[in-house]
Amino acid sequence: MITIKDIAKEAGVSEGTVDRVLHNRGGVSKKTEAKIKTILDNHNFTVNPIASALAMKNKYSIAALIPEYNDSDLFWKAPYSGIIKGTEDVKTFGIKVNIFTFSQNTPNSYINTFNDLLDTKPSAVIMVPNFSEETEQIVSQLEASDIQYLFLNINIEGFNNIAFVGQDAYMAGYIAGKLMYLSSNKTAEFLIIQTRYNITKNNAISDRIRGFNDYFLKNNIQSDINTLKIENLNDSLETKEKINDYLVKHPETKGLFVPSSRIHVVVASLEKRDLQDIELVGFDNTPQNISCLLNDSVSFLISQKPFDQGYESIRLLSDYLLKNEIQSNMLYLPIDILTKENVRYNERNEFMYLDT
Amino acid sequence: MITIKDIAKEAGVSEGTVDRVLHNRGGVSKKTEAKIKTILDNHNFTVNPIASALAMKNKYSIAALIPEYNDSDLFWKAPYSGIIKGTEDVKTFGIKVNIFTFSQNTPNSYINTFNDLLDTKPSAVIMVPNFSEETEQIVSQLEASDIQYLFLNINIEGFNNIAFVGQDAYMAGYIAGKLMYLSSNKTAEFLIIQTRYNITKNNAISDRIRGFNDYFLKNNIQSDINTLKIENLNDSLETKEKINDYLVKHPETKGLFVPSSRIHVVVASLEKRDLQDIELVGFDNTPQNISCLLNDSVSFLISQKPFDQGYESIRLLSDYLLKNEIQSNMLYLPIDILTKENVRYNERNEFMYLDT
DNA sequence: ACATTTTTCGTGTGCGCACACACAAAGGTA
DNA sequence: TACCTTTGTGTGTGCGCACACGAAAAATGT
Repeated sequence: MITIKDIAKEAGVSEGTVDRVLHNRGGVSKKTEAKIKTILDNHNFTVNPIASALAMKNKYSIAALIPEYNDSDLFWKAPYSGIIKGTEDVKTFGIKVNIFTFSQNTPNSYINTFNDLLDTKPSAVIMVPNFSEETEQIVSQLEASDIQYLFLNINIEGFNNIAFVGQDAYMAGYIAGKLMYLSSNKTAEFLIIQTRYNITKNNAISDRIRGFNDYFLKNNIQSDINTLKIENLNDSLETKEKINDYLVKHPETKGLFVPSSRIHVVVASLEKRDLQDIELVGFDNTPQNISCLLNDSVSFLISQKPFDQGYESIRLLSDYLLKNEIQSNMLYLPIDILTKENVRYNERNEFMYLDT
Repeated sequence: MITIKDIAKEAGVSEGTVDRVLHNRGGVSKKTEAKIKTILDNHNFTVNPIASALAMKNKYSIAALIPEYNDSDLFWKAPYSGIIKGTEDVKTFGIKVNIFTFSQNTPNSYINTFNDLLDTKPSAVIMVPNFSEETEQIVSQLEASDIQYLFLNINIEGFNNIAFVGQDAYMAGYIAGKLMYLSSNKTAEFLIIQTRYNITKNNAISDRIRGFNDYFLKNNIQSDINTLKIENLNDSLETKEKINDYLVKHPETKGLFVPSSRIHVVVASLEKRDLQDIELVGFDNTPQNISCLLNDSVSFLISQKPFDQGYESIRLLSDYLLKNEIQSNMLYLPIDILTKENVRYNERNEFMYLDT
């Protein structure tokens, strides 16, 4: 590993001078500055973040504002785990991470939790902009405090977030269309199951639906796709009734597309016979969904790689804090196709950091 | 933050003694040890990992022995890149990495390169056991020098390698079978294209073929699968002739399965008409193969995540050297299903570290 | 020419820990 | 008693960097 001392020796100056150009402290003549800079990037020099952290005595902290998870909705456990792993990786660089979770359904919780977060005066923030109006409030406070922020999983336009880490929802839906088409024997009579929650709050869902439909449009495939709106997927009675009603009226339906992470709820409300005849494609590798994959109820799941989202967010923000650079401001993670057969190899990290 | 010095002062001993009980180095009287220990957990003391990392600055080195890549076979560029990225991550812990590449077809190169490697006296080795007999030689030398080694990408039984990082080839083939079945409209008249090289040297290939066939067996799908052996896939004349010969005799063939990374060669030797009518499924996200995906010649590729293989190998060995523990001795990476649509999101890392 | 300001640069110290080394006291052997 | 071994403990150095301090060199003023 090449050190400041090495650079200084090669440039024929002292370590202090190299330090000055490294941190743009000024007070260095043009000539020597230029000389040092070329040597610096000849060697591709980066400061040793460990030594740096030690000398600076822990300057940075990252705060994360994400939805909480519970037994019935485990999706957010994975980003949480990813953040924990990232935290492990960067704590030797003197970067502390604090995670704040809010209730996914109550805007107030979002705001209140954020206020707690702000009290800790973080150097940068990872946040899931779950509610658009409240996000505007939050962002304006962040910008007033000159704190950089990154959007995780959900992307909303019109903000100065330093980056977005997540998935291309449109393309993920498009691929879902392809998988549906293939697994249903290249027929095209499908049903999309949407919930009220999806409709209003989360435009990733509508992007997925758009992508799904576009697959058939762009490939000139004659299709017959309907949408069924269900108020509350957690209301199993309503869900069961509406879906089965529909299926009785449309017995030729070959596939169900559930553009949210709650396909396991749909599975639970389907008749056995329908489960066999109809192909299901959905999103997200939550434990419940994975069981549905494994017992052949669901044909394909598309994973957003939520663990990686958490992990990469931390790494990205750390790089920003330490080196003042961002590798990418739109970090689209892979669109992961899960089947019964490969799913177990994708679970390695997801839940390993939170066994308690 | 409470430091070792503080503890020492409170216990009325020197920092060295505190250090001894912290690391169970022994040579401390029962009495003072007990005293220090209570003070330690009265204050809930944990060592500052930053200072610790800096002070340890182990002078470990990892050597990697992997096949070289060239313009016609770029597969090994990705593990190389992954290793480079891993190197970046661990260099601050005082771990150096040296990469040695050998010619994939000449056992002598394997041995000779290894000897160069051994001269650098590495603390641990990442190797691709490309030739079984020669691997025995190499391994015995490593064991004589008491150097731990890890197998990357290719797994051979019967050695004391500390771990294997790669893919479950059987299951990958099994999934290839599924994808082939789905994309060919659930018919099952396929051809597997094998080369001499595959047959003798690399049992990952035969595992894939086994998995491919098993998909149809285990799911009770009537299938008609033949195998075509081609001496040298680089001989485009032979390849073209044999394949087209076969296809003329078996016009009902619905799919070609190429269990190696050289599906692009097969594509190049197919007639346009056949390319349209026949589904191709192959392995590995090399640039050539990806072009075939993008121009619709190939339906699916299964990626071994070669970049991650390199990266994870470094991380795994580093953990071993630093903490003397291994998280897993069989690290099966995800079986990545690539399509025209999602491939671009999977390329982020693959070739970014070697633009030169 | 000299004094004074400004620019440019080198030196020294400490961050908290790991680890090699030195060294004293206590115990054992002939 | 003289000598050696064992046990227990303190000291010193370096990891690579950030940053304060001070000093030399150059520029400016009189």
